[in-house]
Amino acid sequence: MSIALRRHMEAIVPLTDAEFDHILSYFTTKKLKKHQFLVQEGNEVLHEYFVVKGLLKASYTNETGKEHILQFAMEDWWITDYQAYVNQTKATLNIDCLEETTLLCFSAENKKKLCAESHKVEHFSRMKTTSGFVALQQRILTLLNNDAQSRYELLLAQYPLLFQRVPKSLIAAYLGVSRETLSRFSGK
Amino acid sequence: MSIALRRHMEAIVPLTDAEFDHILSYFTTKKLKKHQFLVQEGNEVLHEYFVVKGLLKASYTNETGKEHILQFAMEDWWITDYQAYVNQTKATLNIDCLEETTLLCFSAENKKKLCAESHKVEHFSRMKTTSGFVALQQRILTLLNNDAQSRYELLLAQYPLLFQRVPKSLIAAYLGVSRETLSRFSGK
DNA sequence: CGCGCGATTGAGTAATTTCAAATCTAGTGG
DNA sequence: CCACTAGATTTGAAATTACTCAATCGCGCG
Repeated sequence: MSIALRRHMEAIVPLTDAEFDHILSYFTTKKLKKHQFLVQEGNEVLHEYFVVKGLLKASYTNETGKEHILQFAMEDWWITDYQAYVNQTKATLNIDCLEETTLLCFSAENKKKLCAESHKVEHFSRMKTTSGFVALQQRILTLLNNDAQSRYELLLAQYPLLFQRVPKSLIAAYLGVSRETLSRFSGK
Repeated sequence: MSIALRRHMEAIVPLTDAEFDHILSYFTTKKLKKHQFLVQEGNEVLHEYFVVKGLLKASYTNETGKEHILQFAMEDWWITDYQAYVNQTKATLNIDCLEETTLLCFSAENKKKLCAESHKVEHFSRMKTTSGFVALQQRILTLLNNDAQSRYELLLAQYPLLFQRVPKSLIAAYLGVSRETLSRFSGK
């Protein structure tokens, strides 16, 4: 079950069995059903989560009730309200399950300890964050440079699997388009 | 001159004189005049840059010639084409100076070495990247949630100093708005 | 004085949203 | 197996927002 995490980490840093067991001891497991919330607006965010199985979304809902999706997370992805997790502030995002989900939970405190005691883990974390950073820059450029339709097509090309697991209305909320508009060009 | 870098790093990790001197030995200095390019589309991106003095912009120009600004960087900020720098691919961005600029240059190779040999530097790097990551998520939410005018007002509130150093047309290119549209509500 | 860049203004156009209604679909209970 | 319901998707039409193109304005500098 935690073999997924090991594979995920070993793609960046090699680990001995003992090292991995030690790392794993800093994680706890959590299972959630579809529609359950992992993080709710206004609450503290103590953990970062690694998705072993399932699918979630992190979203912001504004005063007018409109929901914008900041990220999806499926197997081998990490998710949390990073703003709140990093700065130890209250969540502004909601994170909930689109499917039954199994997670490995990494508390900010444990992450800090483990990164301090293990250069390998710190390195792994830096690498992961760096690729996340690059991906976010890419997404910003896509938002700035492309109209709704080409954003849709780019996402479809990049994550075809996502479209089989997520309703189109949520894809729209991720792309920053109304579901009606998205519907109009998903047909072509 | 490099005292700026030291202050910048010591805000996250304490350093002895010897440690800092060692770190600094991995950097080189570069000075550029206004309008000079630091990175050009199609070239290799060997360095990441710390801004000692000055102001730059990193932007993407699409086929139709429209320019979108991914980031500005002024004193104490880092800048490069991260996508290209991290993945060792050709630049898709252009980075040029809006003012006469002094930089400290950190090659990918040196960064790798230094992070490997110094847990402190690796930690510093992770922290910096993490806060950058959070800031980018925030920007994405702003792009998704706010119309042009409120993006303008938010930026003005967050970086008032930027507006004194950067022409409005570039602010527009950063916000993803035409300069005409921005002009229409900058008056109120 | 006049050039040149940046900013503004106006008018028409294109893209997207909103609101409303009609369809379609998957899962549930009888 | 079928009818029914809730959620998801599609479609239409009007309203909005922002864009483009073009012209004008303002100002600092040689």
